[in-house]
Amino acid sequence: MKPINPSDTTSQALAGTADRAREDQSLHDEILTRLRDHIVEGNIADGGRVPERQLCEMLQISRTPLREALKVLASEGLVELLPNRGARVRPLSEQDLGELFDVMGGLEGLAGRLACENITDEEIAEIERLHYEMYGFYLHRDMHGYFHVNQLIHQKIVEASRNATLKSAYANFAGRIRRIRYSANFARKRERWGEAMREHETILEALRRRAGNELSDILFKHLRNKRTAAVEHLKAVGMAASEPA
Amino acid sequence: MKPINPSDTTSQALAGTADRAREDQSLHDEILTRLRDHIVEGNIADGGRVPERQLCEMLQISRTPLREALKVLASEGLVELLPNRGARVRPLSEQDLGELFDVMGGLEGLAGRLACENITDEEIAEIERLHYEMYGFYLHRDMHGYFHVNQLIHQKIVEASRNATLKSAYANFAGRIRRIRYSANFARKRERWGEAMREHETILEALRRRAGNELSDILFKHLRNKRTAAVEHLKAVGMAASEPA
DNA sequence: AACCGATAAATTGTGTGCAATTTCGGTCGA
DNA sequence: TCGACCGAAATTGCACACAATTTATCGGTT
Repeated sequence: MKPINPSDTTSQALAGTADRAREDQSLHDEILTRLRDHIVEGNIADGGRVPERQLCEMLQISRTPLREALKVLASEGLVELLPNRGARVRPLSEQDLGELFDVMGGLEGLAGRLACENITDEEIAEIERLHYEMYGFYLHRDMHGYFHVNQLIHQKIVEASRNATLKSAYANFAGRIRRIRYSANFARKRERWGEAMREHETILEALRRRAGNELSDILFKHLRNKRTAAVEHLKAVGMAASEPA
Repeated sequence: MKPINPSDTTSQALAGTADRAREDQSLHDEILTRLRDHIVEGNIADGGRVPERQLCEMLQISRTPLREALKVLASEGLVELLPNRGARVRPLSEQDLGELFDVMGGLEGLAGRLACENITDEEIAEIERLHYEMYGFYLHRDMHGYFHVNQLIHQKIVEASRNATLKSAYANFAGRIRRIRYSANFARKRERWGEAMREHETILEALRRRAGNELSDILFKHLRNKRTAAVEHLKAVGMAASEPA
């Protein structure tokens, strides 16, 4: 009836499931993606109760497929499923956020290491292009553009790793963090901006030399710095609704 | 009716869900764990069709909770869900296996790096103890004991990282690989045995010095070597039922 | 004899209903 | 006035039922 174009649901945020698996299946992945986006975009408030009924009429479906989707989101770590008490948006504590960033650092480091083994000259050239574009945004103090291209670069590195499993895991964790990104509008991050820009130069340099070990270290430390900035920001700004009790 | 002791289900193999989340919920995590083990232990054969009905009577439950569990296992990457055609055990291609090992390498490297920041002297002493125990098994050519202690050591490093998120992800991927381990009875791996033992000595040495960067590299390369061994083994022994078509 | 189409059986996807547990409101007692 | 206990409403967990799609079987045709 509603065979929803499979390529439409080919967004970046997928679970642990591999790319191959979801090419064909898409009938209810639709609602999974919608629910995930709905939560990631912060429409439900940390720790907020999520009555099934309400979501059912919002998504125009029955409870059965919704519950299946909730179970999956729980396994992805986005929501908590309390027995007989329904689903809550999993509140990200300060510690959770720190852990998440470290894992992202490990995955990006791995991506960089593998990329050095597999990346083509063309891909490096493309990343260089993006790098300079990002530098332009930096000079013009265009934060929005900067962050966009920034994500693109990291994405390119992950793709250059030629590892679909890694790509999946990366997308999963990135999604969890993105939820914070939405509420926390990276405010006075400006002081770290120059530092980040310099780090990106060393990243590009190591990538050019295809120095896997170095790049791995650099990327991890890069995200470690992002982590401190983000955690401090969260501590300062929004600890709102961090504890459900 | 059957309130199944919660602490019983506290096995190591959990999804992306955090530890905290599953302490209380356990009524149907039971069936999730059972299904996962059933598949991981290789009782269903690669790419084999998994009729819901059959599993229902096997687990003594209705289709609804079973399907929920299947969705979760799909998101973990253990099974494939084909639209209107049910669930199949996801066949691990040679490439999948290689990717999986590399991701494990990245995660272990990360674990080692973080462990160097957080590990206590007591924990190092414990790992040293295990190391020598393992060495004993090596000398006695006791492969079973060796592998057991080996896994224990890697587990300890992961725990020393003090990162529950990492621990979850690690458990997830380890589970996927374990499925192969069961069918592929690491046969003529003996030639690599000595090499692996030497690598473990450098691991311990780097851990003692708390040299994060080094340990990270060593652990990745350690798993890279494991990877080549495993892939070659798979290529030689069992490509049975690797392609569903 | 092999291939193709049509019907029948089986299997999956989804909606609904009922039992069980939780949560809320109110009343009683101190 | 505050706390606890009890009952009702709401919500969740599971089983079942029906619609839709796929798979298998059978008959016909080239």
